[in-house]
Amino acid sequence: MSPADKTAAPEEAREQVSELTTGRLSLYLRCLTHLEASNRRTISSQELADRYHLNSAQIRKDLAHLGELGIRGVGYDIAALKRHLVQTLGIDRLRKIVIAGAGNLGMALADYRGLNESGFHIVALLDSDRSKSGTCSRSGIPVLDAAELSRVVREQQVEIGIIAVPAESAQAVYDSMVDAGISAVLNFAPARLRKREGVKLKSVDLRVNLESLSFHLKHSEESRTSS
Amino acid sequence: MSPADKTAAPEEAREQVSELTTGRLSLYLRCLTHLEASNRRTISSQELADRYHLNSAQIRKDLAHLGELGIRGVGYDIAALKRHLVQTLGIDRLRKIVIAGAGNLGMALADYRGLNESGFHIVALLDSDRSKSGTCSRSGIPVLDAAELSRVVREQQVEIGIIAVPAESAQAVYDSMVDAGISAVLNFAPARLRKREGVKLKSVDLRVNLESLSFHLKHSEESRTSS
DNA sequence: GCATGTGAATGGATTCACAGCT
DNA sequence: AGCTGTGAATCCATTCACATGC
Repeated sequence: MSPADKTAAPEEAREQVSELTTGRLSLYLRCLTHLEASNRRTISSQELADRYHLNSAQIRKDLAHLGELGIRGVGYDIAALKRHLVQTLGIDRLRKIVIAGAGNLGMALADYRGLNESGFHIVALLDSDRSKSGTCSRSGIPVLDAAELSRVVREQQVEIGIIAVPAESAQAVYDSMVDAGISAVLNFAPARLRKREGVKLKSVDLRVNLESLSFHLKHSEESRTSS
Repeated sequence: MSPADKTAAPEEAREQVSELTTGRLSLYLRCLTHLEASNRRTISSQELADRYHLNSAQIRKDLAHLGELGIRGVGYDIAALKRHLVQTLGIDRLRKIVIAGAGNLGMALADYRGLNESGFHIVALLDSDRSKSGTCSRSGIPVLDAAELSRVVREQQVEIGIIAVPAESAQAVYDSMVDAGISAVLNFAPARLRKREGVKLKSVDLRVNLESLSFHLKHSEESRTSS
């Protein structure tokens, strides 16, 4: 076990948690936030599952990663559980973000409330098009020259980079983000990036998503035809 | 192979293909399109894997779903494979799209080249804010009143809906899309939607993605601390 | 009695490794 | 020889089902 632990140490949840699990934890957090509005104090895994079309055993297993938070015969304390989720997900302090690419998508992301809410703060947009430097997004996020990246990251301690540039420049942007000291990247460019050690990379690919839908359309089409 | 070939029945690949697999098929298609630029005729699963950091066995397994397309000792014919992928993914004909929500995100998506490229066509944006009706996105996609949804879907045979409205209205928009006859939906709202029979639903949740990154940051932080 | 936490069972997806074709 | 297509092996995720504690 961990070097200096006593008790059942809430802090040292050092085991492996998969991507899929963290996604669900994030989801539970949102559900609890809804639930908090109604003035419930506790909720059972069963009720959570029913309300949000999930599986109660999976909820319990996921939540077990955070420690023994439930009370047998009762359920989970909503406020306490929320606190633990916030802490486990690491949004108990502000994480700063820069967005590379001040095109349509970059601008839309910069102004998207929900990215600029609790836990995250978008510090700047960066663009290699000099004519954009000095402008602002609608909500007031400044657009800087791409060359400013490493300065901004250093001075403001930015941890997360979002890539919203065309596919051709995505790899170069990714590399310069990593060099600047960013350690987690969310990529919207339709490109397969070469990852670098110790830097988390997640990609969201619109085209791939649409093509999956198309596949489904084609195939339900065909089953209808043959009936 | 000839353009109109029969032999091993390309059409009736009726087996189950998972979401994960279709995602990869879409990816292979993109890789092949790159590759086609250099004037290669064939490629082996091994080389594809090396170039794009994939696993060659998985590539072969995925491609086997499309029929026996490879040539032992040689590899796959790039152009032929591409044709098959296009067909399997169902983008061998145009699929029409509407976007609900003409805010920042909806507008950005409407103008995103790559969604408006081969295989897809965005027909309109819809918004319940009457003052937006009659305007256009930068690239010329018209904004219509939300009430027009079912007319547009019917008249233009729209198959795909994209949800880019706030979480509160996402379920209502989803339902009205389904009622209007749309059979595949890509949801960007941070809401857990109640699915309806026979309608494919994919969700892209920015917040969940960011929180996953945050989780990773928190945890690499801690491992560095304890060293 | 009720609901958690968890070992065991199941179900998928990925990877290995090789027989078989060119 | 080289590379595909695929059963077998492995790995990972989900679900079941129940002993355990409130």
